[in-house]
Amino acid sequence: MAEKLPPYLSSLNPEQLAAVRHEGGNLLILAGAGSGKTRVITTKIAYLVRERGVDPESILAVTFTNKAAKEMRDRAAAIESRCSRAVMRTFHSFGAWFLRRNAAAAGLDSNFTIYDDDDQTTILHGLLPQYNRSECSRLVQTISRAKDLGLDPDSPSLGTLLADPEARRIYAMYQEKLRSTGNVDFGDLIGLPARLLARDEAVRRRTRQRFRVTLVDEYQDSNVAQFELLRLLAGPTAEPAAWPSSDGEDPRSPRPAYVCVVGDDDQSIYRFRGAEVRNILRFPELFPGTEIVRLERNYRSFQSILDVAGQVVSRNSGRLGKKLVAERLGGAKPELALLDDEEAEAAYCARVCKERVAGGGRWSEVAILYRTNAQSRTFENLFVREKIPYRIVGSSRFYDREEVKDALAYLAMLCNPRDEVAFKRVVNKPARGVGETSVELVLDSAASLGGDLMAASRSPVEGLRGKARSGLKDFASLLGSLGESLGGKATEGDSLASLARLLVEDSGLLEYHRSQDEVAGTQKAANLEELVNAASLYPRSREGLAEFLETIELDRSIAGEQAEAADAVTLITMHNTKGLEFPVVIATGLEQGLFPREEEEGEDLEEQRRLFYVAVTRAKDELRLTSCRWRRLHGKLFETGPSRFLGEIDSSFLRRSTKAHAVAAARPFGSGSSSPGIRAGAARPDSSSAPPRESWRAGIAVYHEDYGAGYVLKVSPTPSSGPLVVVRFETGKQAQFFPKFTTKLEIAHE
DNA sequence: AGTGCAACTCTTTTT
DNA sequence: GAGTTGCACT
Repeated sequence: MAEKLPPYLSSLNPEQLAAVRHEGGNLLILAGAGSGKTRVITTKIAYLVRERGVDPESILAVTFTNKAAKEMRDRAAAIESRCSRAVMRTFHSFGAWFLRRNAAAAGLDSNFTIYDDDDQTTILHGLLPQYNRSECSRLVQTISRAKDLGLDPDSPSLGTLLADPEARRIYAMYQEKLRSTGNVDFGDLIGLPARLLARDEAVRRRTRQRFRVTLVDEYQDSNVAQFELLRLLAGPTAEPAAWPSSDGEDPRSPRPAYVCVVGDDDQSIYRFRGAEVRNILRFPELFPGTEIVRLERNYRSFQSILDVAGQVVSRNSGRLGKKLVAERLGGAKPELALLDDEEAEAAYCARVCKERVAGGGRWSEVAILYRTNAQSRTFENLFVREKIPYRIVGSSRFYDREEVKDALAYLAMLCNPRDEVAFKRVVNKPARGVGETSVELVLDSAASLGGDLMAASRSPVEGLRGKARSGLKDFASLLGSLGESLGGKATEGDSLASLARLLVEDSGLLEYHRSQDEVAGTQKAANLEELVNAASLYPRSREGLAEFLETIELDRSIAGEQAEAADAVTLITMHNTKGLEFPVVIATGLEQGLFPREEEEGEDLEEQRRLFYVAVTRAKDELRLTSCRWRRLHGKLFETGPSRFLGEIDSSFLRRSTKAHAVAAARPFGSGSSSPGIRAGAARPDSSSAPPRESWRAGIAVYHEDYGAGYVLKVSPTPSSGPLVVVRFETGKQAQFFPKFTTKLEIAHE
């Protein structure tokens, strides 16, 4: 007997519906690629609010990316508008939110600064001047991994991670520095809330009373520290939390929250950042009463594509086990193209793109996936020449640029006068004669003022004379006037951009970079303008400034970048494709030594198989794999063998590209042991694998280094100089060349 | 203090 | 091959 369901539920399949309506104990949703995971989680939130009368404010939903959090918010609110009152954030953004609301209990000011890797390195470098910056950067990495594992400097098990007892001392020093200045790093955004919850009964009770339902998306990418935080948020569980609570569990505290985690153990690809697959593998054991719902129906890809993905990932041990079944049966066999080198690979991809468009498709339907960012260049070079529109997806690093960080440091000082990293960064930028020695004096002076560096800069610092003294005064008055502008009455339509503009102009940063740009050919001034522009989205107020800074600290994607409207081919790393889908996917560089890397084995190799699985399952209609015989790495040419992953796929599941080079296609491949890895220094044979001789004839497309793209109008033979080629360029220019004597003119491939 | 050149190091990187 | 870092020079 079919029950009457509202439309937003009736379109779900039975497993999805079960996951949405499940209640009682905890729930683990094992959601295969393309199984409608986001739909289930957002529908579940809406269902709880609408059908089960759950107060949206008592729902906490955490994700790993800002983009995912935004999508979750939008989609849940689209079903049920009240959902927008639920707390839907990334893990880190939730941590920051929680700490600012419980700042006093956590021993922080509510306006604390969140330091990124670069800032962390600066802190450590300040503490350990005998180490150079890159050594400090390595140490910071290790400290961050320790934090991912939820380990304090005094945790007994820290020794396994930090063999050197000195490292433990450094970690402790670093941590002490953060605490004494009242600021945090990314790891603290997870660790400090967990410790606070473990230690403070009142905070714990309040928090647990508020959040009755906790959902975690992409749970397979959580680390140990995040797992501990989740456990402390949810309430009593199988094992005691890692940190001793002062008073044990209060029997009067509310019953544990309902915890629902969603993930796919086969898509765990961030181990190198501390993600712990075992969190998902052991979830049922650690959250007692857990039920598991498997979403194994794939709505995205043809079965032929899933077969390839499944064959590789099924070689992994330690999986929860899940068989993905395509709703879309059939589909063409994925194509494997064995090519000579990167140029041939790029040309192959260009051809696929053009054929798609020629067949009525759009550029944006094709995605080219690679293992490392460096691989994008060959594609870019060719696509520019061939006029194939493309976009590169990845972090823009805009907010990592020196000039942008400088401007932001001024703003950070306004928001938090105890931000030592920001102070050191800009107190003498542009140069004001405040050198290292003077900075130390100011820091000492600030120590007696509760760490207030603004106050210390204003008051006369003992021992400072002459230029250092007047320079510091200038710095203080600049910040003072900026602060006044911030505190002053904002007029209608006035945004934070006016403050940012005042800053870049009055500090002299803009002028300095304008002149530098002319000499160095950089565009730093433009970047500062861009920053001013980004600030225009926020109101000119203390709150607006704080929000602007936190958004940048937690979300490095550039505002407005989400414009995906343009019709362009996507160039993207395999890691970055998680959660995305494309009609056509070309997974490139399937070579032993590159993907996987030569030395990878065990857990690392399994993670690479999962990455392959992620990459391949992005494809909806068409999947292509490429493998090159020659690969340039770090500027050197290597002869490679096909990826062992190709050998793990039954050859009947793939079709060889007929257009791939005959010699390359003839080379054998099989299981990893027999296939050669990258061999350095092998000489390139000239006859067998060199591209065929190019021929000049009228009508073909050409590219000239100086004049750009064009086509050949006419070719006339000459007795001794080879052909004379007359070219018409797109600029309208017409010129003739002897290809024999110039390298600037070449045939545009395909 | 600011610039210039040689040496080094390279995966992935949601936060 | 390219970007960054560190040291040395002025």
